[in-house]
Amino acid sequence: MKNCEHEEEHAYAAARAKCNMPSDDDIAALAAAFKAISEPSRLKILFALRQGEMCVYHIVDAVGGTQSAVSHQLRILRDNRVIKARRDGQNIVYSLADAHVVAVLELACRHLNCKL
Amino acid sequence: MKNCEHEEEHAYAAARAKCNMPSDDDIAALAAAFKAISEPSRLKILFALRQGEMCVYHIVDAVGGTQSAVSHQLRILRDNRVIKARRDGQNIVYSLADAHVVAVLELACRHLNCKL
DNA sequence: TTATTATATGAATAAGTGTTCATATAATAT
DNA sequence: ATATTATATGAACACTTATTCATATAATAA
Repeated sequence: MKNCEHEEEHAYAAARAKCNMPSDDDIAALAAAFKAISEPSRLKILFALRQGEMCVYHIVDAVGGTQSAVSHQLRILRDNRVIKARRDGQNIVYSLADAHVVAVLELACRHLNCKL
Repeated sequence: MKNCEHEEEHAYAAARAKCNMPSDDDIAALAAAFKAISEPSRLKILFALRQGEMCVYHIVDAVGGTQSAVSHQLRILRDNRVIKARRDGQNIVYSLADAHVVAVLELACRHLNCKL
């Protein structure tokens, strides 16, 4: 490694990177959060909930698939605080956890030129 | 499904969700993009490149691991247009693809209360 | 040309993940 | 209490994915 034209700047960037690298715990948390929203069936759930809160029956209606599969995905999203739940009688009503979720989805859509 | 207190609104939300659901292709592209940034080793690479462009040697230095493993991860990030590459002599210099990448990382950090 | 340096990649293995099926829990109705 | 409705969950299987090892390519130097 002596021939790169920008060797010196790269070495400084690497040094800064080592100083400013988030902790392993933060990296793991970020990875888990992104993993939670990186599966098609879970993304569909999020886009569905973007239209407003819904109970499981309607989520299944909106995104397709079996009740069991949707329920498993809801748990993953909930465990990662991407969505939240409240009980209403026999139903569990789900909604997006906070505005960050929508913001990230919209940013990614813009990045990829997806229509919303 | 007749007992939920908000049955009617949920049904409307589900109906809107079906109309406004992104195409399967867009969902797949979004899922792939999030999957690309949902692994600890790849996230470390992104946080490293946040400090500026770097060639592989310095990325390996900044994030640890073997050259081969880093190279495989770089390909995944590149295939998903999260990072871009240019050749400089014998070196390949990598950098973040665009501002969206940093924006998404920062949003997620705020969501999870990670320090940057 | 041959050697060296920088980076990429195919194959293999090990670990992780999504769905299905069957069943469990929890609330309500009879 | 029993039945019904809504949702959740454990286990199993198929599929995917990250890393390692060995090797390939690409640029440059001698």
